[in-house]
Amino acid sequence: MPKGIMLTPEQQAERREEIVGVALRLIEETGFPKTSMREIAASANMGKSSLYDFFKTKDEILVYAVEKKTEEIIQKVHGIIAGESSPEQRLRKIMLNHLGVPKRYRTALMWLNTESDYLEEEYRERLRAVRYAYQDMIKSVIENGVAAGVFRETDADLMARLLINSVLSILYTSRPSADPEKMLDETMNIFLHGIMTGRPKEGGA
Amino acid sequence: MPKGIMLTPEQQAERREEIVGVALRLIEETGFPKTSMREIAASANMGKSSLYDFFKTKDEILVYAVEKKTEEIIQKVHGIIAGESSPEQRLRKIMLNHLGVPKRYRTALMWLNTESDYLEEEYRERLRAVRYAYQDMIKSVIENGVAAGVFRETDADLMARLLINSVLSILYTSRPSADPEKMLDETMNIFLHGIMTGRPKEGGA
DNA sequence: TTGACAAGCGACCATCGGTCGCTATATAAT
DNA sequence: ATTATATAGCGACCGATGGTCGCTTGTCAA
Repeated sequence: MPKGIMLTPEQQAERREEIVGVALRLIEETGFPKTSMREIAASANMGKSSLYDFFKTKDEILVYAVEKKTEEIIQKVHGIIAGESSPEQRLRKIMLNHLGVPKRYRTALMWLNTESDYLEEEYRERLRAVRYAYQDMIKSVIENGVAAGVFRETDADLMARLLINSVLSILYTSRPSADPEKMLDETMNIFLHGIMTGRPKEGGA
Repeated sequence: MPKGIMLTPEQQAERREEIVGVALRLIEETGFPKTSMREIAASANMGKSSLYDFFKTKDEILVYAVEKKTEEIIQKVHGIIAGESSPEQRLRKIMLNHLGVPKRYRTALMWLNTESDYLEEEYRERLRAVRYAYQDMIKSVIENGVAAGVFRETDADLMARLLINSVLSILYTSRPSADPEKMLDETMNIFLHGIMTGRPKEGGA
């Protein structure tokens, strides 16, 4: 608030978080394209140009928010992997953790998932980094499971992508068929055991 | 092209298709937000305002394109269901058919998947209609499979959503782990049989 | 030849993301 | 106490955007 004094790094960080919080709320209500920097500024009780002292562009607000949240998720996943040795339970817990991202991130996550290819190089790179870090952790869990004979041979990278995407689609759906935990549980059952009653035939399709 | 004469409905439709084609190409190259109506008009060799004689808004171009394509897909799915009685093969063929949507629709489909909640009511409704028509067909196939004892009891609606979403994510990924048909085949194996080597335990997680 | 009508477009509008330079204030130096 | 310096914050402005409106240009019917 005060003019003339320098903001401490802590104050800077606090203001950034405040802006991100306000922005995520507006974006979930209205959608990213329809949420203007003017609105965000007004809701954060500052002039529009002041926003640009904290974030270089509108896109960066989203990128920053998702980057931070993904880093948080990655940290928790490290804990999960360390504390759980069953590949199945690892996957289930990782996905349950993912499901726990606050609702206000829903639209932001979907937006970046869709638009990341068209962002500026810097943002693409930042998102790519955290996303692949996360995806590769899941991939490793799967590969370990395969090595241990708990999972069959499969495309671990594809599997990881499908899992992440499925959680996202559970979070985002406007027509849930059950509550999120139930849907996730059934989703994991499907991914782990499939929906067929019989044994798979040799050779697949 | 000619001024002063009335366009026949066929000509109108032809012009619309031309605009859609041009728009989809630009949108896949540049992304939807960064593709301007001015660019689309220029690429379609017409003045910007003439675009608005064929489509009410920029959004409507996308909605129209996806609506039409989804209707096409639905028609083909009717044929697949009629010509194939095995629930497993029905699902595999439906998804393979879905995978066949031309690449230029990729970005459009993703965009609408992300943004549909924030579109104008009319567009939301149009998209909802075709999307649920498609989703419900898949749901029925699954439910029939369950009734026939080929599939176990499951949340058919969730399963249908996951399948559709997974195909979309195969189409859209910027880092494919194999060619699309291979990825789809493995995806279907996962959904049908899971990745676990052992039998599922009673009670799940 | 003329009247009616529609295709097509140029000019305009509010709003957008983003920039720039001014103002106001708190500290540091004298 | 006064001045110089540095910076938080903002109002005014920019080019571009999606969308609108009324004019021009051409064709057909009378």
